[in-house]
Amino acid sequence: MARQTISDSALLDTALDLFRTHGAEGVSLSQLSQATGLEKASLYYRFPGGKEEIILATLASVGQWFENQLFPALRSPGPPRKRAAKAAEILRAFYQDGARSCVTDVLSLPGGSPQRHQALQTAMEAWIAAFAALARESGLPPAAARQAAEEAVIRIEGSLVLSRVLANPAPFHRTLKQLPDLLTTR
Amino acid sequence: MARQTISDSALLDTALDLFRTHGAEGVSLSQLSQATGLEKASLYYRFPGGKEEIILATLASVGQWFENQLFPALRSPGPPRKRAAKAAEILRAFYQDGARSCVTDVLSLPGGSPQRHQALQTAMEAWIAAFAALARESGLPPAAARQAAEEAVIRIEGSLVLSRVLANPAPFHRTLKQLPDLLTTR
DNA sequence: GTCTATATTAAGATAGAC
DNA sequence: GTCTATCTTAATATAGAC
Repeated sequence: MARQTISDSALLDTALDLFRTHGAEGVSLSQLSQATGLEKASLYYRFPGGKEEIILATLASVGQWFENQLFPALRSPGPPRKRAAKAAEILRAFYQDGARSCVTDVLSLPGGSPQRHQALQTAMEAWIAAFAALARESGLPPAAARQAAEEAVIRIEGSLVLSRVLANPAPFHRTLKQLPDLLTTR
Repeated sequence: MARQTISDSALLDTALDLFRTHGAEGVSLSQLSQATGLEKASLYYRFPGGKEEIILATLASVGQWFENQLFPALRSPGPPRKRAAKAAEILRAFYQDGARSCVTDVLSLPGGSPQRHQALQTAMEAWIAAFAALARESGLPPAAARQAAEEAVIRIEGSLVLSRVLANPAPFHRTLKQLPDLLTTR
């Protein structure tokens, strides 16, 4: 095959799509090779730890995306309800109107590696903390803000499952619409 | 190895545990063989379609469990709030206080077979319908009852994800405690 | 109805050329 | 830094004895 190359960022985006569709164990290095255009040996050169290292890099990349795209919208100036609505818009795009699964859900099975769990837990805590910060700004006391943030994540994750299983984006869309009410005092 | 046998029911319970822990693609026939005590050839004798047939049989078995354990509790005589609380208790046991994943979540990845999706969608619809029937009985109009039922499933699924990722049963327990309020008019 | 044994294919992983 | 080629192991699947 002709020489190929691909940026880390594009490679991990491709990997993310595969993992969200088939799960961690459902994706082989051959699939990753075909989807990225890189031979398996090249993947090992860039990720000596093989598939597990690609999974961890994919998780780190998603974590960065949240840090760079979602969290700034939550922290931006402006009324908290507007910011929550903006966050909902960003999440709608990231999950493609509920058609894509949450990688945190998909990669968090109990059988996964401890490192995977650690990365997912850290990412989830950051997400909840960002939601909770907004809720506190809007006037909720810390404990209530934390609980509202958890509740919001619960509903987003659950609605993604329901929309996927029912093949119907409505539950996910409805949940996103509730987000400002969930995260702010009216 | 000495001759072994195992009932279909016990075999599928074992398979369920494996699938919930590792996902569909994360479980091999060798693992199923070891966990059930049956050689691979025997598994093929009982499930000629191989792993995919075992997955579908496992889903059917879970569906039966819901029909036989959860739905009767929702339909039993007595006040709707009591029935919702009883259902919460049954779900708490089924998901082992949030330590076990939902098989509907785990097996519903987009990469799965159409038959798998069909079975999961049917099971999910039955679950929502059973919740919605209780909500209607408690006085909610049909559309609101259906939405409350979907909302309840969303929160159960989402809280299972959160409890798994955070390694903390609190979100799942809190969600189950909300179930009577979610499914009935106060 | 379960077993042993084996065939076939695909997976993860590495060596060495360019 | 990517390639071709190959190794080793494990997966799915089947044949045939008991």
